[in-house]
Amino acid sequence: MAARASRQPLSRKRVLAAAVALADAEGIQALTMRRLAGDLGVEAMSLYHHLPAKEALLDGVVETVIAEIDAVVGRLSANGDGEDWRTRLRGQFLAARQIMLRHPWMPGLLGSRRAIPVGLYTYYDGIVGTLLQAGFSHHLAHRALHAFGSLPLGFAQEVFSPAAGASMEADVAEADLAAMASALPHLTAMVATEMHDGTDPTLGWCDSQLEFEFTLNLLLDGLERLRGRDRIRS
Amino acid sequence: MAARASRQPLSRKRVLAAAVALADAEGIQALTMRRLAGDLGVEAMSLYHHLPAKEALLDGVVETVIAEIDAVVGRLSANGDGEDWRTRLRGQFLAARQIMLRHPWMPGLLGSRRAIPVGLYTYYDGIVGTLLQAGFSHHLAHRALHAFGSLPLGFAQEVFSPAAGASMEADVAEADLAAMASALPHLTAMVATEMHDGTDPTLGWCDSQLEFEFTLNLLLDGLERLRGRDRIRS
DNA sequence: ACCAGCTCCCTTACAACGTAAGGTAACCAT
DNA sequence: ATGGTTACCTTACGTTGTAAGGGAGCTGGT
Repeated sequence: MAARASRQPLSRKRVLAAAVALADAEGIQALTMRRLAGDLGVEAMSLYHHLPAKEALLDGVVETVIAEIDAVVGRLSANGDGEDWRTRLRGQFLAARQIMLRHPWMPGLLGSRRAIPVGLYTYYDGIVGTLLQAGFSHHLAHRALHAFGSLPLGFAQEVFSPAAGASMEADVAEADLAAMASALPHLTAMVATEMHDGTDPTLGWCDSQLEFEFTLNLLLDGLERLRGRDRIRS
Repeated sequence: MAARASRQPLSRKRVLAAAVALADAEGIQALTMRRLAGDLGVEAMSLYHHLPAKEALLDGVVETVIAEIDAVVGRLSANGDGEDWRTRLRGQFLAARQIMLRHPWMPGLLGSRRAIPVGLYTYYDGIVGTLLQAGFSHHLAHRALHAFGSLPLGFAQEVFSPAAGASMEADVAEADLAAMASALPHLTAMVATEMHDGTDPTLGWCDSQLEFEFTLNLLLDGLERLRGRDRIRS
């Protein structure tokens, strides 16, 4: 899958880049030491001269993608100084989302990590900076960070996974649609009325750009209202 | 760990209950076929007479916990008929949260499932019902579901995992706090001002009850405002 | 009473995984 | 030249999920 360019002598960076490429191409479950080594034209054990263990590999993969986000967001922050805080953050979150869409395994992988790469801390530091500059108290900024959850990384925790929607529709087409309609009256009515136009093979079930932006705006607007109160009180 | 009551003849239900108990006691990574069989006083391969594969085991574990939530939420819904929609949903989400706190591996496991148990659909159907009854349009109800994300299950997607906070503080206590303060000025200032009182070994970093409820109220209030507009327009 | 068949559980074995241990060949400073 | 370091390889082990098939005990038809 990845180029077998075994000329230059392998390095942590090259290994991580190949790992990201492999995960993108064939899914995170295809990312095994032997397979990755194969893609690099090398034996599995050779990887251990650049990474101490597979956990470190995965940490490095996360770190690589976060660095990608940091680069884009940093470029974004350079311009747009006088923007409204909401515009600024929305721009950053949506930019991050574009990157995450290319690495659909990231949410799951990130959730399984024990340690967070520094790059992510610097990203969040920038967010807090934006909030403080807009007049948020430390307290409200902290609350806002929690409320954002994973939105800064451009994905929403959806309990209905992408596959679930597809499989459900397939099952329904085949089996008793009537039974489901009676067991789940409101849901089926809603889906019937709403029925998404196309396939949205994104980060989560129905996680179209529109849904994401709606949620994001809902939160940003809610925080904006609280910011008003916050400034008055202080 | 679990009682070795190998008298009654094993069943899907008994296997799933033991699996949940094992995951609770020793973490999801301890849930292997051999280990689970051992806890049940049986050999690994015997489990395959009740479950076709490990994936099915995990599906069943998720299903079991969801059923637990459905039971509690159902009991909750029986009373409280005249409540405000926000009060009603908040009560349900917080009840679900109490259960999820006893199964901290659930968020990750749920995220890795390909199919969603029916119990979860019925839970969400009830939520939609509450929203519709409060005057939400199908469209806004749909949007609300997405905005809720995993809040109905009582957890928020936190990118800073529980371990991250702890390890960071440990590292900091040992190493260069000054360097971090200069690299992450806003974050360190915020943490210094906010510094959580105790340890909150919950579903996510700093995911105390307070943070969760704040986020929840922020969303509910935002939706309430949109509901007003929604009803006027229609 | 018998015995075929089914259910439930066991034993054995295999492939894939992460990785420990140690080998070898190239290179580099002395 | 030589001794050490580096980068990669070979072999092997323990753990995982699970395929294949064996055997004991219950059950129902005759």
